[in-house]
Amino acid sequence: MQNSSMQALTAAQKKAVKHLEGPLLVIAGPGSGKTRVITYRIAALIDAGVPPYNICAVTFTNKAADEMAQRVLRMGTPPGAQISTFHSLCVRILREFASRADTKPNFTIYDASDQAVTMKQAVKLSELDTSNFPPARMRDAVSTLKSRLITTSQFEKQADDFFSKALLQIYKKYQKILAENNALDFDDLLLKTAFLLEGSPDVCNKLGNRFKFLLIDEYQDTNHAQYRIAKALASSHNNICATGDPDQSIYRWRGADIRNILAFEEDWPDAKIVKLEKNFRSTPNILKAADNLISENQNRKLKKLVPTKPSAEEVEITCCEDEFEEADNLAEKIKKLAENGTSLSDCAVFYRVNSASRVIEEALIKNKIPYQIVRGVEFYSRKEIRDILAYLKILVNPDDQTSLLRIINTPPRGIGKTSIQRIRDYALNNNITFYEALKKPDNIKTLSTAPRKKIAAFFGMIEGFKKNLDSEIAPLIERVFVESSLKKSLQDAGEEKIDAIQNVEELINAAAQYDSETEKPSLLDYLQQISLFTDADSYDTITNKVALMTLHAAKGLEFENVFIIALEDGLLPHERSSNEHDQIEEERRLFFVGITRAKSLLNISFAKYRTFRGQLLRSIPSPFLYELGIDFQENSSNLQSRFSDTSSGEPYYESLNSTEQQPRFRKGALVRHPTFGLGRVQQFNDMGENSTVTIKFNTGQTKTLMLKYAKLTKTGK
DNA sequence: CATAGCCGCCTTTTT
DNA sequence: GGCGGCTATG
Repeated sequence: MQNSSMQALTAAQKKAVKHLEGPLLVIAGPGSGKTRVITYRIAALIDAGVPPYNICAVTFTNKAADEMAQRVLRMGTPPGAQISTFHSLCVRILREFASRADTKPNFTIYDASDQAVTMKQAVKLSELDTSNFPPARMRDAVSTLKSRLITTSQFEKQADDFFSKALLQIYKKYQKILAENNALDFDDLLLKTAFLLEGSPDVCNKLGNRFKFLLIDEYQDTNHAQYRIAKALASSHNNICATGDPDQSIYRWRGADIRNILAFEEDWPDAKIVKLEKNFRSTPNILKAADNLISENQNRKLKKLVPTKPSAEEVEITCCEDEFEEADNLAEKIKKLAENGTSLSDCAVFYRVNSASRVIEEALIKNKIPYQIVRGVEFYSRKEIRDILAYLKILVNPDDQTSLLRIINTPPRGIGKTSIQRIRDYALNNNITFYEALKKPDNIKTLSTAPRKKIAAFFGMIEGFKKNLDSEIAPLIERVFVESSLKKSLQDAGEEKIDAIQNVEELINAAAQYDSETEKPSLLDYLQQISLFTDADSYDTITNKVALMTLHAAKGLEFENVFIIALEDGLLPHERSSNEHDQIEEERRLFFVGITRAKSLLNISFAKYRTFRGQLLRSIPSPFLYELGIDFQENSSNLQSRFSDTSSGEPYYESLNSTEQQPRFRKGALVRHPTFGLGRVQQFNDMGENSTVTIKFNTGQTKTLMLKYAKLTKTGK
């Protein structure tokens, strides 16, 4: 690397870049250039004579990996370094060492929705009720176990209560189904890799020798499985460099273990620690607000945020009547920015829940402001996309029954439920797979002639697709789309399915891109890559559009102008995270992450009323707003419009009581009902004299009552 | 076997 | 307010 390019770095950054060998931990606040340090380190290593293929950098998202790879190239370094997420790295390792990892290389990767389908089967097979054991919750429970590398046999030892025992059965069945389908879920990718590395010293050595330098970004959000993989990979050479910021840990709910970063020095006793505290991103006002907020977290190590930018505009907190006014306000402000020459790609809107985007979208459309939503897996979870992908998946992995069952009668081709059950029974009795049973439908005596013919035709079609799986993907998808009649069925459905057709066309375009970028395109590789892909990865930073995303998706990004909306109690912090102190702290970190994305302009807004599940509800400003050290008005200009309301000055909820005859009840308030007794308010629906209140009574029952008839009295204070 | 319509369920964040 | 699943009907 040229010295001139090193001059772009601060002294602390240089220190981190230059320390090439041995364990290194970079603790760095937001906007301090930690990703930059990793990028420069890769270049510096190559500069020092390390072959690129000896370098393995792990990022948090595919998008981050892409950007890092490009930056390294732009620094004039030769390509060849492994730069990817943990999951992609694991796919690569598992495919190479499949036999040693007790898998086949052509495994299908199951995403959250496939997992839910599989889990449902597992619950049923365990002869348990899906209402007592909701598949989604069971999926999360199993996922948590797996991310901690707790196998069924290990869990067996600690499962002593009723629920755990049931969970164990479900877990076992779930794994069995996955194995039968030759499928791995996200957690398996990590778990299998971790056990492969720990259980096969020769494989571990081989990989340790290949990846002589391991660099991990966003280390605070690694889970236990990832931690064990990292440890195994670096065990032979100790060349591990991790960067992270405990204050930006926002994935605890997904198994991220903050202890990984806190205990780095114990794991690697001779670790060198570098702290980066200078912030090159945000103005002092923004940093002050961020610092005030995060200081409220008790469970944290003190860290400074030292501004380097000159002072500029104040952080603004806007109070709105409802979500529509909030959206209009926002659109108006962005419009003004654009008129003053700001590029729309410099503007971003963050929210806690995806559903908050809709109203914003509508306002932006109304004001003709182009935008893009950076959403999790929206695109790949569309029905038509999943259908096409299911066709493709069974081409490389015929054991994937989940995909096969999805499309055997999609579009309808006369192979109904009864026929499918008969095929299943036949396969089971003859100890063959479902797909094998389709080969000779005439052998399935329980089937009548019509379905037999249809099955034969279906089987022939699938086999026909199987020619040339190691060539370009785009033409294959096109062929599948047409020959499966999916295209025709969408066309016949008319107007409302036009989007669906366009989505498939978009998929074909993306596949063409893959074809042109990949040296040796293969369907297997394409599918395994795409399974780890999210919409956020295709987020385009160049186009002149406002970016809309969740606070989680905002991690790692930065924008000149940031709008954070819906700062209301129950939304941020989210009500599902309001029970434990730890959860509240994570919500606070989430807000912190959002704030620190802003370079110069930060606008935070909340609404006094918000429609929630179809009902207009009164909302309370987020407690976090009071922690920023910024004065704000709880009134908006046209406050009196729809509801007679607050006189300012008093705390919010109390002022509600004073103006109307009807008493109002805050969520969580303790009340007494003449017949049901004591209970706690779960929800208060403010509809004037028709207000209703939902109360969970101590008897266990939950009731929604009309306020004017229910003779409620407040207890306590 | 396919479809329409109804009911009840859930609804945080995502690699 | 949206979706999956179930049921009744053609």
